This record gives sequence, C-alpha cells and structure tokens, in this order.
Amino acid sequence: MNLSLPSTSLPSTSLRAASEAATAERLLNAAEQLLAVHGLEGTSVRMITAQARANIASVTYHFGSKEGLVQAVFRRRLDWLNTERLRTLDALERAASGAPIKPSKIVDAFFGTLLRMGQNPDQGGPVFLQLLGRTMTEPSKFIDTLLAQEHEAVIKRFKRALIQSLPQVPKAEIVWRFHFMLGATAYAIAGADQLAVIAGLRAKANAEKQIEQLQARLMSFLLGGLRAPLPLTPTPERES
Amino acid sequence: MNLSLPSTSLPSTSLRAASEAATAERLLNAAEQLLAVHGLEGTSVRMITAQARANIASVTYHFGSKEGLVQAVFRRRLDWLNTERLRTLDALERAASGAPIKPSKIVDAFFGTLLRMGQNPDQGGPVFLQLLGRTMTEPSKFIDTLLAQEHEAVIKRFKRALIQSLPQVPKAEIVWRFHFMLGATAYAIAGADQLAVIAGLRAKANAEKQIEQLQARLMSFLLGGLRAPLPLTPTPERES
DNA sequence: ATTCAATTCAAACAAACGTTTGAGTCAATG
DNA sequence: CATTGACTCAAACGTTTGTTTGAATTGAAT
Repeated sequence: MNLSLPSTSLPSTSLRAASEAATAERLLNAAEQLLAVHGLEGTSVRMITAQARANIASVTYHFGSKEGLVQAVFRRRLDWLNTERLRTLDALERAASGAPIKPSKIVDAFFGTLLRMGQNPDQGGPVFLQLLGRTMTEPSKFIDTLLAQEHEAVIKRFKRALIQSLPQVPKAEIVWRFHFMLGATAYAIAGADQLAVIAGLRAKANAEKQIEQLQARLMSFLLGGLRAPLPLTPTPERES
Repeated sequence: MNLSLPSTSLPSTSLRAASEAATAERLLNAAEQLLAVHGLEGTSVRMITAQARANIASVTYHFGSKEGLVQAVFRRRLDWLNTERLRTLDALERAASGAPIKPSKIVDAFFGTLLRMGQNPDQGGPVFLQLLGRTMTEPSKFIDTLLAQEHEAVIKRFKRALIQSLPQVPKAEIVWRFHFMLGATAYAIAGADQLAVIAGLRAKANAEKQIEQLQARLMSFLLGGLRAPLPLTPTPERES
C-alpha cells in the first residue's frame, strides 16, 4: 500500500507541455463539471476519468479515493472564495474605522463575491456555482463536514458584521434571514439555466450574461428580505 | 412479464387489518423518509424494502420499478398540495370579486400552504417537506420532469395572480422573485434541523415546533424580498 | 374441497460501482 | 548505460446496484 499520496499543490517534479493540463488538474475539472450536473452519487469514477481522458486508477493514484477527489474539487474553489470574502470584509471594516457598515455592503461582500466568481473563468465560472448551489441542499456526510469547516469561520464573521450593522434587528432574526439568503442564492445559481428559460430569455444565451442578469436582481431581493418588517411573533429577546 | 400493474389507488381487493398498512403504502412511507435523508441515488431498493419490512421484489411488483415508486411518492403528496393551493387561491379570487388581492395573501396561499403541510401528519409532515426541498435543487432527469408537470399549471396561475397583484412591478421581475422565493423556501425546509441548531435552539425539539417558528420568519422574509426596490438595471420593459 | 388470482419469498441475474494489482512507459539522474 | 521514481495502463478484485424468476403462500369465491 502506498499511504503517502503525491504532493497535491506542487507543479509536479517534471516539466509538462503548458497546453495540456496535468492529469490531476484534468480530473478536478472533469469532476467539477460532472458533479454539478449529476450530483455526488450520480457521478462515477469512470465517468470522470472518461471525460478527463485519464485512466481509472488515476483517481486513486492522485487523490487517494473518489472522496479525496471530491474534497479537492471543493477546496480548490472554496479556499479562493472565502479568502476573497474575508479580504473584502476586512477592507470594508478598515474603511469604516469603527463606524457601522451598510448592510448592503456586507451582503455584497458575501453573496456578490460568490456571484462574481461565476463570471471568473479562472475560478470555474458558472459550473462551480451550480455545484455549490446543489451541494448546499444535498446532505452528504463528508461534504457537509467539509463545507462546514470551510465556511464556519467565514459565516460567523459575516453574521457578526451583519448584527453590528443592524442593531435594531434581533440577533436570532438576522441568523434566520442569513440562512434564507443562502437558500435563495443557492437555488438561484443551481438552476440559473432553467430560471432564465422560465423568465422568457433565450435559452442558450451564454451563462455569464445570465449570471450578470441574476446578480442585480438577486441582490435587491436579498436586501429586501433582510430589511423586511419583523414577523408578528417576535423573538423572545433571549440573550446569546 | 406482467405488464399490467396492480391498481394503484383502490384499497386492495381484500380487506386488511387497519393497524398495519398494506405493503404498497409501507413502501411509499419508507421511500419517502429515506429519500429525504439520502437522496435519490443514495437510496437503494434494499434500504427501502428493509425499512418497510417487505421483500425486495415487492417494489417491482407494486410499482414496476424503483423509478415508479419514487414517482408515486411525489405524486401522493403533490396532488394534495397543489389541489389545496388552487383551492385557496380560488377562494381568494372569489372573495375579492375582481379587486386586486394583497400579495401577502397570494404568497401565503402558495408557500404558507406548503409550510403548513409540514405540520400535517396525514400528508407526511416535515419529512416530505425536506424531500421536496432537496429535490428542487437535485436535477434528476425524471424527477425534474415529474415536478415540472405537477407544478407547471399551478405556478403559472400563481405568477399571473402576483402580476395582477403588483401592477407597478415589471412582469419579468416578479418571475425572478418568485423563483428566489422558491429557493429560500426549499433551502429553509430542506435544512430546517440544522438551521434550528445554528439559530441556537435546542437541537432535538420536535420538528413541528421548528416549522412553526420557521413559518412566520420565512413569510416576512419572502414578502420583504418580493416588495424590495427594483434593481438599478431595470427590466427592458419588453412585452410577453 | 378446490380453484384461482393476488401476493410474498429466497435466490439468482447481469451490470455498474470504487478500488487494487502488477506490469509497463517514460524522462531525468547517477 | 543502468537505475530510479513518477506516472499510466489493462485487467481484475469483491460489493452493491435494480431487476427477474419460479416456486410457495394466502384468502376468498366456486
């Protein structure tokens, strides 16, 4: 048994032709696209290796297992996304220098950054957005764990920022509404194609245009929900 | 080959003890619960028949295939749900007698009816809500088709009602926002458990209480989003 | 009592699953 | 030139998948 996996981030020891990506990267790209369409259990290792034009054993060789490959798919994007989110929030807080930040700025730092990721081909473009959207409602044991770990610290910081930004709204209410915003976003990006069809746009328009359309509309919807009047059954004003 | 399946709706030819449900119904219940937790591809026929205390072959015998069983699971609930939705909307339009209906009433007829279904043990309770929520982002070929067929007419009627109810908002904007509302709802009910945990509630509180909590908060969020100021990039005011 | 259709059952089916194996290829290193 | 380590490959591994089979069982009607 070869327990020591090959290095994951190093650009490999030997030089390669720049035009054709290395096997590990082709596997990541193929897995990302197929997972977005067919889901975790609906995507087989053979489908992935076929699309990546790689051997079946290459998954075990490069990532240890199918599970390892899937985790690598998510980590590759989420690391970048959450770093970008925190960087943006840091900049906002620095610019405000103690003063409260407008909720719309915070919402944009979190959800806007995500949506703009869908227009960034270097970060998977709309494909990863769709994958993330459907994964957020697909309670798979180990993806859940991964998502939670990658997201927990980030979400906590954004919740805190929102709570400070909306002092008149009870804490618990903000937490609920943050979750609702996550849902509206996940669903919107997961079904961006069919949504565009429903909305009467021409179906095969390029996905970037669709996300551009989506972004402005979704953001105003999210902000409207976030600032909605409180429900008649109020939060019991409990601490913590 | 026995191409003619046994009758699906008749209460079976022979009388049975009322205490223990017939095999077909036990299969439906088991499948509903397992699908909600493990998803379509993650739920095997053997898991279902084991939980239903039935033989493996009973799925093929009663429903023709696994696919047939899954479709029956959805149809059993969606027929009831959509009938109830249309019944409520009919009542609203009759009471208004031509006058515009308040958007909140329409939203409640669609989403409120769904959420109240989660408190109705006769209609699956929270289990089916969770199943429906995760299915809405799980693009499976034949479930998509089924959902679309079951929902298409209903959604069209509710969109029309909302458009009449909000004459100042462009048509396309309402369609988008209706989709956002679907997403927020799907995600909220799919992850109601973990959401409650996040919100700081005690974890194992009964699911009905959770949905009760959820209902008021979600509805005000949805209405806030629906009535949000229009995005700066306006709809090109196209017809249709 | 016997017939008959409905239903259940244990066993087996081929196909697809993730993973492992061991030989083979290839370029760089000594 | 021989050796080494990284990588690829075809083939096979043991499980699990959905479905099928044909004989048993059941309960009411003849």
